[in-house]
Amino acid sequence: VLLGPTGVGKTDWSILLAEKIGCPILSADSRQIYKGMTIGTAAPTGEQLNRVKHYFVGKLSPDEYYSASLFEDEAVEMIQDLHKQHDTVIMSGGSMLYIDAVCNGIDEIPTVDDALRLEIQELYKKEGIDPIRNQLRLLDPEFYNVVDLKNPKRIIHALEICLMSGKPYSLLRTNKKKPRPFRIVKVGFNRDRDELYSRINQRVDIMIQDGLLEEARGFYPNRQLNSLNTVGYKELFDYFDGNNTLEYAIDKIKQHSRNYARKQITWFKRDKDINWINLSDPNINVLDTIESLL
RNA sequence: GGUGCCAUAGCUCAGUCGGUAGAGCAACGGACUGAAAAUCCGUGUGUCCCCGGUUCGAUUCCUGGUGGCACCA
Repeated sequence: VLLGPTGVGKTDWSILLAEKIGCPILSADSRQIYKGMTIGTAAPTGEQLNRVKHYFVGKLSPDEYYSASLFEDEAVEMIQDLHKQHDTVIMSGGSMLYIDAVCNGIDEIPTVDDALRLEIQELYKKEGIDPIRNQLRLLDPEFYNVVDLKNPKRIIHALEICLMSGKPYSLLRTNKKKPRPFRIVKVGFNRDRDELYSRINQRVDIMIQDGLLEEARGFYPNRQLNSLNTVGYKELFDYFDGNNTLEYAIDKIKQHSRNYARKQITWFKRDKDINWINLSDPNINVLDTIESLL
């Protein structure tokens, strides 16, 4: 697994590594998985896709439902399949929960049907979080005591699961690590903060040059989709609305990308299995270092 | 050249009837188990422009600078 914050250089290095050891790449990226969001998510280019076989890039329409759990199922199956021909396969990406889902598994929880989801959404819009919180307290006091009571998504989701399954959500949360029939080696890429940030800023400027505006414009009518609640698009949608200038939108894309990178670093920091490589260090031989871990 | 206003956190600014200061944004830190590039939580980081004066004590009041803005020449 090659992981790290956005803009650190995962794509380039994963391709070099894949070419060297002759294996395909599974992308662990909750946004690059959608079709057409190529510039804004810095997805591998056509040229890069031709060099190395990639999976989970541009395979879904932006209006399709997807989740970390679906990724877990599909990716684990795919990895086992690919292992018939390859000793090693690379998973590369920055979506923390997706990587966790494949490496550790996530609990079996029923899929929430649309009607229920809408119903709770309506209740939330009309009456706020309080009635949802209260229902959760009745149905799952145990989870109520540990959940972040200020985080609507968590509370709503827990209630959805309670209603969907007829059981307390906390009963379904085992937090058990699932065994995998393959060995996992995690390599984390990082850079000095200043360098990472200036790479992110530059990359955004390049995205704009490459036509991010046109790409975003094409998605503008579908802006309400979850897949488009994404850095690089949502800021431009605001600009299209006339709420602010293009310059402001670009600054915000840079800023939100930097914030996202920081959040990724925070998440990855607590995973003690990660072998870190600082790409700012000019003396490091990246490919040899990774191969020595395999 | 003259007159007036302003100078406080990275930015925009508030404030202290004299007891060394606080908001928003940014920044930084953290949480995270089926929407995760999502969602949520926490933290003030400061020669209060400079020199001097008054004062037990000055970021605050006063003199003089410096810089910015406005108006008048």
